[in-house]
Amino acid sequence: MAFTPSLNPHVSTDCVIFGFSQETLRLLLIRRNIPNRLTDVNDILYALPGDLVKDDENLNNAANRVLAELTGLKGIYLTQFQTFGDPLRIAKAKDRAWLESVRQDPDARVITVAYMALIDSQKVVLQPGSFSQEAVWIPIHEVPELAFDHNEIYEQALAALKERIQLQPIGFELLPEKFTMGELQSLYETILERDLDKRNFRRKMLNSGIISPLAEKQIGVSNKPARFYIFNRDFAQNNPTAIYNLRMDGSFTLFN
Amino acid sequence: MAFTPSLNPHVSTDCVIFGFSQETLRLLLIRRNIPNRLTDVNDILYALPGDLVKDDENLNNAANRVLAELTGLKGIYLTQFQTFGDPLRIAKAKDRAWLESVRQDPDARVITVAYMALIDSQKVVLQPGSFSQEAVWIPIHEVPELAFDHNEIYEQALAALKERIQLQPIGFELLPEKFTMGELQSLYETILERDLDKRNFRRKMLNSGIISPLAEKQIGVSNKPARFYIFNRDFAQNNPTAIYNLRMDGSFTLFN
DNA sequence: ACAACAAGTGTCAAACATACACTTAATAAA
DNA sequence: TTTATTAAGTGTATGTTTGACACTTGTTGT
Repeated sequence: MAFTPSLNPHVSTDCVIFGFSQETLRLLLIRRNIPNRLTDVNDILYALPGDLVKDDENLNNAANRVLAELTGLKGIYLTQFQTFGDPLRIAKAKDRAWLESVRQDPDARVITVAYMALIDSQKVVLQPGSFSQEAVWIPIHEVPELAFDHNEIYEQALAALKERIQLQPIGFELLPEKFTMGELQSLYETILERDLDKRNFRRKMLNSGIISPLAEKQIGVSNKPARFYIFNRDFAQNNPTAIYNLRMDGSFTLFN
Repeated sequence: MAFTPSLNPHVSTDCVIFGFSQETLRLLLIRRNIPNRLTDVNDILYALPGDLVKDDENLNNAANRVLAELTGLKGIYLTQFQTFGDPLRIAKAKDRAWLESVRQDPDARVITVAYMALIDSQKVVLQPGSFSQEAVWIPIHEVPELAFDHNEIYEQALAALKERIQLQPIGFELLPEKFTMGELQSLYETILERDLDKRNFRRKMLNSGIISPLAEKQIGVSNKPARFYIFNRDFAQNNPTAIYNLRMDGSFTLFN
């Protein structure tokens, strides 16, 4: 062969994008219309946002591009968590129908480098992107059947999130700049799927030094207004290899 | 194009294989002779063991194959930890010389799925494999310049090992079936690069339930003979999502 | 016999985790 | 304007874990 073969049809990134709103952890998915030759009515299939990696593009950039095209946001928390490469991962009939409608090489084997993104969903204004029909936030307990092996990828991402939120100060990425202690606790309770003690949670969070109180408080709420806090990003960056310890009911203890 | 392009030249696995002997953490590397047209004397370059993923092979199998070809061992602790895909990762001159001598498509871009293996180095009888000139155990503080981006991959693997050994009961994979408390402590001290208190270490390890004492003791040592212990593999498997907590001087505390 | 060596053992003080209930400040309803 | 509703905010006592610390034991070699 005299030509250099292209990486392009073989490596993709998929982004598992988590958001948190109304006490619910949500996943940002795209809806696809799948041509169905039998019924003439399009099937609908949800999928993780993703794209093939371009020939001159590195993996992180590809994932950031997918995220930016979909949400318009840059500088989002985005971390590679696992690569999926089963030879049969794109072999289901529905998936093939869709691939044939959009890919030059629908039969090429594709491995995918999966990323997990954590995003303040208030910041997102969904952009109808070139490769998506429509993007939607779906509560994680209502995630339907997804394309390819995307259900497995999402489940692995959720497991990784549960583990990491107990070890690293990443929960804040899902909240607005300013948040109340109640919002923060509710986030942890939602992700960990268990109740936490209010007083112990507050004590641990504050002792950890990872958040700072503001003077500002809620206004217009029909109960005692809650104080706002901010994530102490500098503190986290100055302790980059630190491991945190969120145990039963509490917040962070900095390990050595 | 009427043909289906092949994954084969584009995706590889590389294995960062750790072993522990003589109080030293070691890396299993392969030596390559690189043809040097200027001097006629071959250059020597060390590299992580790895290979291209075959068209019908999944990623874990590819990594296990590389490991088995090199060491003759199966069922080894082997875990995917990160994927590296910079477009220029194989572009160094020395690397290209070697690729040209062994690859059909030396110019094809390659991304690599990196695995970390932990191995009882006493079990290994190194097999002169088809793709390696020679395999050698190199103490981690003497790791030379490696091929491609393998230095970076190794450093990431070491960082992952340091982190994981404090959270999961994986240190035992580096020791023989039966080991003494001193050997176990020395392993932790080596990986964490700090001294641990003997009494506290012993207390934590025993309280955790992750190891069990045997009746058997050392023989032929010119000091008080140490008791042997075994890793309680069942216990670990029955608590698969548990997070362990190895802190300053000690061993494991099981989280909820 | 005794020297050398690593194994093996216990306690106390400080830090941390857990469990638990009432008061406060705002709006909404009566 | 009083009262109800709601979520925020606060302290303590008990049990557990951590961390610091030094001497005795059992084996081989001299």
